[in-house]
Amino acid sequence: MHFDLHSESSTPIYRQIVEQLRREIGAGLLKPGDALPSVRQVAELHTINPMTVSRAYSLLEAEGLLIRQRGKPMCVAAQPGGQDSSAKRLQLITPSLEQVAREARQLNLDTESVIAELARLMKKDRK
Amino acid sequence: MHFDLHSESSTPIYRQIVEQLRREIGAGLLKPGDALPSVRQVAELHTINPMTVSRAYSLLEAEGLLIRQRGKPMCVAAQPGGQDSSAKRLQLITPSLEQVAREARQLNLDTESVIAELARLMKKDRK
DNA sequence: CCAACTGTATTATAGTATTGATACACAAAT
DNA sequence: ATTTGTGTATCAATACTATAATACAGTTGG
Repeated sequence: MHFDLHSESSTPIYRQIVEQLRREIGAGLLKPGDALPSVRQVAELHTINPMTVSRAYSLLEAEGLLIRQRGKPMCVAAQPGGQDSSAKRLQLITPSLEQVAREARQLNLDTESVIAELARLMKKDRK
Repeated sequence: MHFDLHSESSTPIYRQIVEQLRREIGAGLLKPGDALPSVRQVAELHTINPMTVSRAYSLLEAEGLLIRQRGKPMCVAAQPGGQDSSAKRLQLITPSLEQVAREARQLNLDTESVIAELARLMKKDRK
């Protein structure tokens, strides 16, 4: 279990965890019943404080995406409507796409270049 | 004068202003000598504090992108190398594109859908 | 039972970030 | 000289983020 964390980012660590898990659960990459890594494991791996991880987990538990079982690891809750549809997942990425569109306009960049660059980055990512 | 501000965003207002101006100046949409709207105008329009705008302006002045003239409005500084090249502007949007690529992977979205949606948003934006 | 493992509540601390209210210095125009 | 327009220095008030050190309640496996 990875967690793509960047401590130099302006978005706080706990929120990076929250958002990442929200996406992976919504997409079905994490399935109901899957156990999450323990807060201490994550904390040690990324040299952050266990409570920071716990905070992220708690928020997701309040959201209904995770289930807390005393003494046992957190696990993914059964999703009410099953996996999100492709359309719904596309909605989740829309804010970031709108951000890109805004920046492109402000940078006076044409659609083609931006799309070409995005395709390049996504292809590189698949490896 | 526009300023696309979102007070509900997690990125602070002053940074939204800074980044937006950086892009528009780099792209040449704002040319050397162009005057900026006064801090009070911007503040009133968006119902924020004038100091928030001033902070953004000051940062850009320290960066050399703006010039301060006492009693007169801030204006865009002459850019050392003229407008940024298209390649350079593409670099400026890369972090946001990488963010999109990350999210797409975590959402298990295929490249085509993401690109199609981005194209749609950018087309809508041009109006 | 015991040891090792889960998550969490608590309290404290530190640092940083963000925004705001107020008063001030300066320029330009009348 | 006065008014109106710049930007901003200063100080204050929060809010946020992360860390630390404990202690506790529960499960699991030997």
